Amino acid sequence: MASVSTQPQFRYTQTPSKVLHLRNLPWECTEEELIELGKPFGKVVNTKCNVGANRNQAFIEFQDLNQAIAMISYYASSSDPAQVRGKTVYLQYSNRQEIVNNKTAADVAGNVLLVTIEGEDARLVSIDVLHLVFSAFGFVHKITTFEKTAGFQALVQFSDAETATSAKDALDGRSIPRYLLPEHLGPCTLKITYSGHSDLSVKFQSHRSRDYTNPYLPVAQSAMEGSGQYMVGLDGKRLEAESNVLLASIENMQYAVTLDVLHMVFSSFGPIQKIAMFDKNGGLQALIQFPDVQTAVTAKDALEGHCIYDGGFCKLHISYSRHTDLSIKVNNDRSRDYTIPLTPVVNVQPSILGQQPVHNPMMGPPAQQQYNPYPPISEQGLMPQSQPGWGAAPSGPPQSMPMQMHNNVYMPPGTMAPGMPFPSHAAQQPASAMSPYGPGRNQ
DNA sequence: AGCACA
Repeated sequence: MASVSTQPQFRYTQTPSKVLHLRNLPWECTEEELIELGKPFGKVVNTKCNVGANRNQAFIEFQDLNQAIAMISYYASSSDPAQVRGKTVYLQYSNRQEIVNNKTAADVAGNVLLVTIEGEDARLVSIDVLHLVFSAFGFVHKITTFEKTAGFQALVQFSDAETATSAKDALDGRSIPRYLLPEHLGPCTLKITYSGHSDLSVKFQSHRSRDYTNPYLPVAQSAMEGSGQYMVGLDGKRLEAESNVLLASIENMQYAVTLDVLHMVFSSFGPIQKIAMFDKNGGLQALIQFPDVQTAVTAKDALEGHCIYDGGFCKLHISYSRHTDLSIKVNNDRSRDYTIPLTPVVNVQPSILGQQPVHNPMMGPPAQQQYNPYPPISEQGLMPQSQPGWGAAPSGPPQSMPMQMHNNVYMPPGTMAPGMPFPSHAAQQPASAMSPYGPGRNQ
């Protein structure tokens, strides 16, 4: 007899198994809900949820084969489909005969969570924001962050598994509230499992790790280097994928750095399409979009580590953004789309740019630019005619910048970062802390 | 919406 095994895997032709494969499950689906679903048909002896790349599949195993058959045949002829919380669940016999429960660390409730931050801008999420988000559920002892193939991840340590579980249940699959992120970051979604760790080892307070139980822990050099997200270099970590969009952060910003200043500096290397500035950890950052990658590479190589102003002021740190095209919603003093013809009077006068041949790093070999090679923008050179927006910036008195990020670093547990809208007592109210995350499920 | 493994 001819084999029928070449037929597609229609559920009716599959060989029965007491293990059923479920798909299209909602994110929040729990083992309990799977048991509820199967209970009418028999005894569920084992389950496995959060299976698959999207973790929206599961298996349930019945005690007896005919119980599984009962469930399949019921829903095969039922007019209303199997549902979990109103979401239709698709069932079929599994191609395995039993659930192998490799109870991994991710399945065992513990006090440390493994958090994967997903999204284009995931790695721009600061450890402070993570701290804030998770502090809503209880005292966060320690956080470490790292990059793996899975992306940008963090380990978040709570006192106990119960607290960790409440945070996991509330945050898994949700996005970090936009108001906690710089406005130009895309959505950042949290995927959370348990970690096998019970106590993280944090040797330094740094951009990648914090121990909130020990505010006197030494501070890593890398944490002193400004407000960077560019955890490049000092940590030996390189997350550089070349892009036509540069992320510039400005260290030691004693003078105001305006959109026009940035445009002036970066346009030495080619036409600038868009600039978006935003505050990050009390410092200033900007995304600068060139038409092509090569121009951006040139600008980055020439400008990285150099100061806009003499005396070590406004030192630029530049990395590649993961953006390729910035979305500028409005032209103002923080963001501008130079590709729109009707931009209100931007000082992109070519004549001015053309007047600074000496200042164009492209003109000289970067090789010999070892020591602060980026020509400081002199007051004279930068202030031709009347230029709106420039005002008193370069020549004015150094402003005391609210570089409070470091205070933040040493802040005792439970304290609130200045300007953060999250209530510090939210720890007692996990329910209210959930609201900002909204429905956030199913896409 | 189509089969798991830290």
